[in-house]
Amino acid sequence: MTKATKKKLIRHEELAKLILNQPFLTDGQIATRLNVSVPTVRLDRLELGIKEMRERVRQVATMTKEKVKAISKNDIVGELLNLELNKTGMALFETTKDMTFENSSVISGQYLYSFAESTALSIINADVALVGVANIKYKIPVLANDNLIAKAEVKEIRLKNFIVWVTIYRDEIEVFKGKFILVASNKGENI
Amino acid sequence: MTKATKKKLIRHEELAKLILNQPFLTDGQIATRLNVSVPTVRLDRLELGIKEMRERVRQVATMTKEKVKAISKNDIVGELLNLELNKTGMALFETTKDMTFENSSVISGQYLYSFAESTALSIINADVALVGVANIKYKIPVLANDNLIAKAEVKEIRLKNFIVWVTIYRDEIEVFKGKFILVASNKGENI
DNA sequence: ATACTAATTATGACCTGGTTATAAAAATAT
DNA sequence: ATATTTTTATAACCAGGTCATAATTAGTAT
Repeated sequence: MTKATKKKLIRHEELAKLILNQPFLTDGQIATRLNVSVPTVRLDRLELGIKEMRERVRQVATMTKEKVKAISKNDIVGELLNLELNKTGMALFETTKDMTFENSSVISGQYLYSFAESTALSIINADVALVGVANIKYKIPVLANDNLIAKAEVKEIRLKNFIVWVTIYRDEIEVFKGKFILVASNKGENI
Repeated sequence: MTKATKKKLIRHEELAKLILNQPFLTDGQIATRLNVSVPTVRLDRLELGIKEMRERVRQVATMTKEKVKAISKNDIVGELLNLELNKTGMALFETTKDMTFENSSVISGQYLYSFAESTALSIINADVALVGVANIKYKIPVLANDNLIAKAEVKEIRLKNFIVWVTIYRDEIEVFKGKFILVASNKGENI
């Protein structure tokens, strides 16, 4: 590989990183930061398939708009597998860096709890209200980008009363276990 | 008020609503939707202080970017009041419609849990890990726009072990109660 | 040193989605 | 019928691009 080509490749990397961190820079701003001319930046963008600034702004605007909805809905049951209504169910969930404590890669407990709770609720078809939880154990810290599987099992049904156990696994290893007490409820009815 | 002015005011309202729902429309698109010329749309925007489309896209992009961070950080301890380290603490939190179950105004349990958990963690200064939770009771359904107060109290300290009780109130009424078991942990150390 | 090649820079025509200013046309009020 | 708004039209200009076509510079091989 020639020296010039190497220089170009390095610049391409810098360009990609720069735009990843600051997506809203114009070609002019990029040019001064990389100490090259504007046409060079355009050529580089073309070669790397990077869209113009206005398009990038647009993308961020529409993407994060959806993301806000998704996150605030806390749609934590990724995929429901193998559902046997009122008996058992399984769900998948992948952790992300957003869910970690600051300065650490350990996932905050609330995400595991939320995953377990929503899995527990989803195997009961009826309108149910959550009235109690007991015996939650966080056995092993979960990290970002872990793939989790929740297994929920209905242990008891008594009239309007459901006892559901949920266990969360990472690679066959138990990382969380909790018991949820649900009560069938007509909409709006107080418990 | 003249007839023309009334027509204009109505159009202004329509314009404002249109842009609120679809912020990325160009003046041309707006013009056809409102059945007026492009210059009229520009004048209207000027009078209403509405920025051009590209600026609006930019705003949404930067705003929601921050919002995603805020939400995903799950900054659920709104305000910490009255903190006595390792003894007691109080926190405020207001529920929003985003947190309700579908087709209902009842807040999903995970938000109460998260509020309680983060309050429990914040009154312990040290690096702590959550290892267990017990006896959670959801006593009364919480609705959107309720103002909640969490009171956390350390009940026991044993070497590296903390037992924290958290009660959440809405208007002096208990709506949630839970016991958290925390363990002091050096960063990254397994439990 | 010379010629060759790849990379960089320059240049100009054109595009979208605007701003700003000015004037003409249409509608409305008196 | 005249005066006043409101709406349109028009033209000059701007940012931040695309696209195509050179000219220049740098690096390499001989």
